[in-house]
Amino acid sequence: MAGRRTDTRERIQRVALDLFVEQGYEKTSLREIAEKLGVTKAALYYHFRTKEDIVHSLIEDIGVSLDEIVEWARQQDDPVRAREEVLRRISGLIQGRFGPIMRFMQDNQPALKELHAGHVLAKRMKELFRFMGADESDPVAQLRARLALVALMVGNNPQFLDENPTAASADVALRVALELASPRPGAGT
Amino acid sequence: MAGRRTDTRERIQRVALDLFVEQGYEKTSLREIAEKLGVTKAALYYHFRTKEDIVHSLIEDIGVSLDEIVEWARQQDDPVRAREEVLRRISGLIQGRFGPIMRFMQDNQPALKELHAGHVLAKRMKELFRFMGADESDPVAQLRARLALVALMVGNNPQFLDENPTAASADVALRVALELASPRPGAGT
DNA sequence: GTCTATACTAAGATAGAC
DNA sequence: GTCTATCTTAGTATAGAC
Repeated sequence: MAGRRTDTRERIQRVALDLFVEQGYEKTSLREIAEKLGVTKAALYYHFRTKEDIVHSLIEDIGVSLDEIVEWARQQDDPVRAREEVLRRISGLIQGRFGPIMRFMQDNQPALKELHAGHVLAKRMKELFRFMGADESDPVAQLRARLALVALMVGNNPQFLDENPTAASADVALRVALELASPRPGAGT
Repeated sequence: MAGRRTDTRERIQRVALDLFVEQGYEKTSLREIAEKLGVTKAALYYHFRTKEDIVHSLIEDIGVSLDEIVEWARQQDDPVRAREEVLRRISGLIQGRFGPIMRFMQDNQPALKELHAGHVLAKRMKELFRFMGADESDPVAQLRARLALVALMVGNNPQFLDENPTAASADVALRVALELASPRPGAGT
């Protein structure tokens, strides 16, 4: 944000995100991050006030993006098309630079819940889930619509796949998601 | 297992599981568990050798159940029916006494991965996911089949719902799961 | 079977030198 | 901007009395 610059701040963010994704937020100590960077803990504290601050800087941008999507979705009046477009946009975020962060969010909610920034983010996600099912009165259809969003996350998480996520797996996930979100041709209610 | 009996051991398990589900494994300290029980930390150590041991005792039974399901599934030769039955059985576990434990597992994999018992459990789950998609050559159909399993977990997790999980939401989840796992009538490949 | 007291470790964080 | 040194707090775990 300011003027100085030696890219250390960004290196910290990169290394921290790697470790957070790999072994979880709580299991990752500042000592570990510092060692991997070849600096001391104190150096980290020059760039970030707290450990929480590092996370905050990591999820800041995606928070804004999600917010925009939620806002946009609210203003649409064709719910089916809106849902589809939401899925496409979220998929775009995942395939863009936010894939690892999304995985981090998904795997570490207990930790994130305790952090202010994480709490806000969780609320956004909850709004998104609510939006996805909002126009369905049938509970089955509602869960199906919400599951569409989950599909995108599953397609981005090696825990559920045979291999690491790729552009291909993200694409497959989007297909499944759109299918789930679209109205059933011959279904009940 | 032995003879003495003052049910303290079971009370520890109950309180620990409550706190683990509520605030996560890492965030829950032994001091906290002890306080809520009205005993001291040392008392916990009489009943369990370590914190990890408490978790181990909690997930022991469900590990056996999952193992049985995986074994059974392997021996079937009608893949469609086998998948359906797997879903029904998992749903049964969730609706039975394992609901909270399942949620705990789902929310705390980064922590569980580090524990031996959790690591074993994660492998079982991975085998289940692989089994669900094993007979599908089309990647889309494969992800759909795996998502069936996820649907059951989503139906058991308030994070994705409007309210706390109930028998009704579990039933809805099972419907959606079975639908996802059954072959498409008019689909490609 | 449970408690008091305490050891040990590692975490996050700060002060002040360079 | 990074270091050394240190503080504080909290965690898991143990020894030994009751």
